[in-house]
Amino acid sequence: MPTRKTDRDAVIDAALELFRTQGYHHTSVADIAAACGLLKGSVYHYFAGKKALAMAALDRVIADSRQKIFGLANDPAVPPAVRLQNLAEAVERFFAGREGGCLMGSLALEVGDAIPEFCDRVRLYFDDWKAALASVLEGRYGAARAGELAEDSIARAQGAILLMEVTGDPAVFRRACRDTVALLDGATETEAAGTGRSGPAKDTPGEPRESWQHAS
Amino acid sequence: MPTRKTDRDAVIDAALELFRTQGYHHTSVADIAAACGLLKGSVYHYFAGKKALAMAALDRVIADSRQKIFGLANDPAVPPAVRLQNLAEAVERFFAGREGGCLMGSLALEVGDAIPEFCDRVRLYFDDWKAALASVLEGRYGAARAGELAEDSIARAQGAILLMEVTGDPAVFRRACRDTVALLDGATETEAAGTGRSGPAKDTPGEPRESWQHAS
DNA sequence: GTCTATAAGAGGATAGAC
DNA sequence: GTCTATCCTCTTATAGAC
Repeated sequence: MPTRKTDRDAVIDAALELFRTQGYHHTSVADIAAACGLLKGSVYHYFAGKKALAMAALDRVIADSRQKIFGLANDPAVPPAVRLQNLAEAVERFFAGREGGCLMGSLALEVGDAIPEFCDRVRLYFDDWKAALASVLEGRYGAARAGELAEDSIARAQGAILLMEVTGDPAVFRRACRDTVALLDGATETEAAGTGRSGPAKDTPGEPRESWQHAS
Repeated sequence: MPTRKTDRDAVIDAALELFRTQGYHHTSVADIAAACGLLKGSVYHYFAGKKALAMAALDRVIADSRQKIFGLANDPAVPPAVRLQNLAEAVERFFAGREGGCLMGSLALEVGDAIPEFCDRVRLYFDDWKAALASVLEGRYGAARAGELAEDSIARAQGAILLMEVTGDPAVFRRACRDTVALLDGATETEAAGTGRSGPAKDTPGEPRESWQHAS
């Protein structure tokens, strides 16, 4: 079993859970230590400080999400509609009932742009998400419109996760996931244009921006 | 001018701005005091403590939103489609380019359910928002479906505000507002079903929940 | 690798001078 | 109504014993 959890991983686990449910600033190193059976002094054996620990945690979220969720959009042996469904179901399983919602989303709102290293990782995460969705949508919608629909779908999912936190009712989020899958349901090109517009969409094409990533 | 700002209001103004951009826990009383030209000891002349200040601030957000934004959905002299457009435009003006996004949304994710008084106010705010949207939608969609569409629209707006924070690009949010207006664009009942599904929607009616408010 | 002890500072809150 | 001074707690971080 090469996947044996090291103590360092246990600290990251505890940190992720607490950051998600209590926020970054309101979680102390002592909290994290206690959650994995250590005293706060011991945490500094593994990490240079709270910020370094958080960055390691974010890096693991990014890696895990790529492997277990967003990667589902990449299997070339599976038709796009099924890849989209697999992706949406994975997202739904991951976030439904998850106390604290999406760490990346919560962190984006909590720290704003005060900690650039966090911003970069949050952007990377959402960029991965967008790329995954766009890759299965662009066959039907074209790159530019697929990118927009991907953003819209992520926005709806994030907002639904937020509302789920507020109301305790997962129905909003389930509808968001189902409507995302429905983007590839119909047969014709224009009819399934999911998030609102009917008709061929006289939206300004603008720059066909494929990525948000513009940081170093 | 009866709308002359009192000093107390100035403290609330500063607190709202800082809570929104820096988060609740990461904003100190000294920060708030400095932002309105006081020292931190003086803030306690107006408020019993940081938490009481925050609650007064949230109450003002709720009152202001009712009056200036959600209230636009209530004018009986205006047809529903126009009321929806006014509402969506007010939402767009209020949040577009607003650093820190939506305080209520950010607060919901930051504090989770740790501070019940905050939760109640956040729920109240989103309940107002939902009621406003549902009131203009129920003529066409019926109460139950109008409530769902209202939730979906709020989710999309909140998520778009979040993404706007991450990417700096307001396009996601503008699309969200436009698609909300489009919910009352078409003439027939089924064709304009905005947030995804095409067709008559075989969704389970479930409980026609009108409100999320279930706290005391 | 985990502990104790401690430094150094930030943050919430109070008391009292002016 | 604002300031200064102070108290107390929590938090980050380091040093060194075991």
